[in-house]
Amino acid sequence: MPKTKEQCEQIRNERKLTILKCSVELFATKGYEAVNLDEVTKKAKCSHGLLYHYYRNKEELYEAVLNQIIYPDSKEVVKDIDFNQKAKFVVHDIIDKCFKILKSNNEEKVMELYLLLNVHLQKSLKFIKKNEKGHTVIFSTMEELIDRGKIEGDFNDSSSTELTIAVLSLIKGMAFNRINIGYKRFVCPRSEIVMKMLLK
Amino acid sequence: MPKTKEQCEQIRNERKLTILKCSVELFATKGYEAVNLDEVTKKAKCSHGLLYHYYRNKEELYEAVLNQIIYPDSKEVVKDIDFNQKAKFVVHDIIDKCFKILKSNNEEKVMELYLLLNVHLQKSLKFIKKNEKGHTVIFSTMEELIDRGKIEGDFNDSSSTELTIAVLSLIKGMAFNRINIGYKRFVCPRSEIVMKMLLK
Amino acid sequence: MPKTKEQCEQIRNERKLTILKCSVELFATKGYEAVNLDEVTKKAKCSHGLLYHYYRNKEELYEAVLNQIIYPDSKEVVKDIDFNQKAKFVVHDIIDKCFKILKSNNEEKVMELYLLLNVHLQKSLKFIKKNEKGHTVIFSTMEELIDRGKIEGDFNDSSSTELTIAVLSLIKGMAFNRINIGYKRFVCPRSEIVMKMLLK
Amino acid sequence: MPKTKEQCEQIRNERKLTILKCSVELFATKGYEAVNLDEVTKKAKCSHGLLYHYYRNKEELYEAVLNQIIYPDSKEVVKDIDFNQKAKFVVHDIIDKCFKILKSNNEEKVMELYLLLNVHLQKSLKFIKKNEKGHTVIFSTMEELIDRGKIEGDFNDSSSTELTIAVLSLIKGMAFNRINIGYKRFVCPRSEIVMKMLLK
DNA sequence: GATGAATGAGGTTTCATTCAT
DNA sequence: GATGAATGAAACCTCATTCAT
Repeated sequence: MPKTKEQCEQIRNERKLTILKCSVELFATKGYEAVNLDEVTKKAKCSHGLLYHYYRNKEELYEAVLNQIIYPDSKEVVKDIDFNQKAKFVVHDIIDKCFKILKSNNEEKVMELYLLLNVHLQKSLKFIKKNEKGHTVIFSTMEELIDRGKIEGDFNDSSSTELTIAVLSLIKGMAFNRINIGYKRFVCPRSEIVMKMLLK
Repeated sequence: MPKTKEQCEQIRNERKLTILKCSVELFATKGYEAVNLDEVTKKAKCSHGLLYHYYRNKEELYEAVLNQIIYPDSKEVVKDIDFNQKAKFVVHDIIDKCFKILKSNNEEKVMELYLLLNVHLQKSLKFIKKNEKGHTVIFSTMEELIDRGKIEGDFNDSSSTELTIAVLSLIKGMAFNRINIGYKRFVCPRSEIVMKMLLK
Repeated sequence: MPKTKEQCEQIRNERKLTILKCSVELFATKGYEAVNLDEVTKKAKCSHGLLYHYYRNKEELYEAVLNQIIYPDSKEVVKDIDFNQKAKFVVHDIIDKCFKILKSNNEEKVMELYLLLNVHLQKSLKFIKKNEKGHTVIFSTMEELIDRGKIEGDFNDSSSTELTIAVLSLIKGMAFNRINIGYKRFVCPRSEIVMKMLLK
Repeated sequence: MPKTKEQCEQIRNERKLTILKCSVELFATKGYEAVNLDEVTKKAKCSHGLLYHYYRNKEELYEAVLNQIIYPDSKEVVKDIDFNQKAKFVVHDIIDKCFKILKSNNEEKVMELYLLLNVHLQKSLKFIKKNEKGHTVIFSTMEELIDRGKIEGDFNDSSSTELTIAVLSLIKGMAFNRINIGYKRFVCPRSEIVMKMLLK
């Protein structure tokens, strides 16, 4: 008697997720090229064959990491935030949320945020170009909020694009530091400092 | 007529420099592991043999890139700046200098700045750890300036480390964007926006 | 109500035959080594497990293809032919039968004829050597007929072996073309042309 | 002092040719897929690296085998033949030349003739389609000769295409036998038998 | 009977590095 | 100083085969 479809489906999904989760940190810290699939299979405790049973090749695995872990997370960053507040509070909350993740010792979340912010930097991978959702979501969200903040009279009148870039670049740079320096030595500015760039 | 010692020396140095310059962009954009020495030799129009004649291996080449191109540049960034002004003007000038490089179409300088800011991120290379001069120079310079700015009564009293991190992270993030987006589409905030984080 | 033994037996045989039929074309066009059992299971819409339930391994599957499809077919080619005619008519009918198959769009039959004629060419498989029945049946049949044709005074007195080889090689070559060129573009000489080699 | 360009060129060409020659027989007897590059490197006494230094991948190696060994040979088959004779003598000479090669114990030449006649059968390789020169050269040469033979009043009036196919298929089939059966057991009909298909 | 997840040996390919000239 | 042929370890990837259910 064969396994039921549900059982198969479940095993399949669990294993695929395990492999995915095990590769996130590696891709984030080492970069696509430097990742060795041997490390992945060892971490995920599976054979090469299984990895290739689920993902056609290294690229497809990376794509899956982005599409199933990183991009979905881009929504999670703003999930708990109340968008009905004034824009300045929303922006503050987003920055704060990011910094909280970076200051936490939840390496997984840190990696995901990092990769989310930097996905588009992997120049050699063609398929990423089409896939800048990660960037887009967070970028356009931020830009719209800054526009709203201006209308609400809280933000200064520098170009919204410039301000968006400034804020996101700063977070991006912080994420770099966090990854590299590690949990213990990481120091993070208060979000109020960042807000100063925006406020009148 | 055989070449004089000086001529030899000169040829030698020119060739070495060519190789070095050709590898900067590759290391910067692709990361250490993803760089293929074949590309380097092709760009530098030299043979594998010659590359290995000058540099013992890939690591040593990268080290040379850092020590001879990147780190020296970290001084160049602050070279033309008048440190006798009030700190707030010095800081402004440094940020401005960085942004000017990023906005220029001098890819070489852009790469160098980028690498300078991110050298320490190549986790897998042991020798980098000991060699955070790049970071140190620019970091400690900035921190000292911010301290001075506070004394001079211009900067707010947030922690200097926090402020330093904020400013440098922002520039770092900008450099990323520049590298990835390219000269034409790159947008850069005015340095005044960044200064707001520091000023009272 | 459980299945009766006969039903089981029937299902079993049907499944086995399906698998066999699905592999014939693959083995014929691609050659033993190039066949991928994944393709077979996909074509036969069965699992890997089932395939291995019926056939111990790839070699055994190939052996079954030969013994159950190809070799039996070697008899079928001469099945409807009236061996009581004069030898020259029998030979003509056999050639004609082969050409008819090749000119038809019955890919299955074409493949079988092709494989029948070329089984022995798969050098790397040890077990085939012992198994040249396919060759033997058709070869010895043809040789005997040509001998008879000589006695009947219709065929010229070239060596029978030579003539047999000539005729069969020609058909073999035709089958190759047919496989490769496909139904539409395939052109086949009339059997009368081939007969000229034999006739006085 | 580096090797001179000529030396390099020579070494290069020799090594490339060695590798090529060593792969011809393997590709011919086993088929593209079944060839293991390990065998090739062992036969050619070189490392994997060198093989890939000269040929980008397995396909390119096979392509080179065809373009540099097999196709050029298609001209060699007809090289020594006097095309100024009557067509029937030319055709006879060509068939004879082929049979001579097949009957010889020059395995290399046999392989080349075999591959020449069957190149287009490797269905899975895309690039072969465009490259049927081998086929074309020999095919169109033969067809033109048969046309001429008709005009000269020697050949019967069956369609030239049909006759060409018949003759070449026969040779093709013979080559198969030769490859498989080996030098000693190989029996070949006299070319006169084949000529009967063509003559009035 | 039947499934497809899982394995791992072995194939193809890459690339830092060496070395004769 | 300079070349590029040559190496081989290690990467990526395939596929026949096994096995728990």
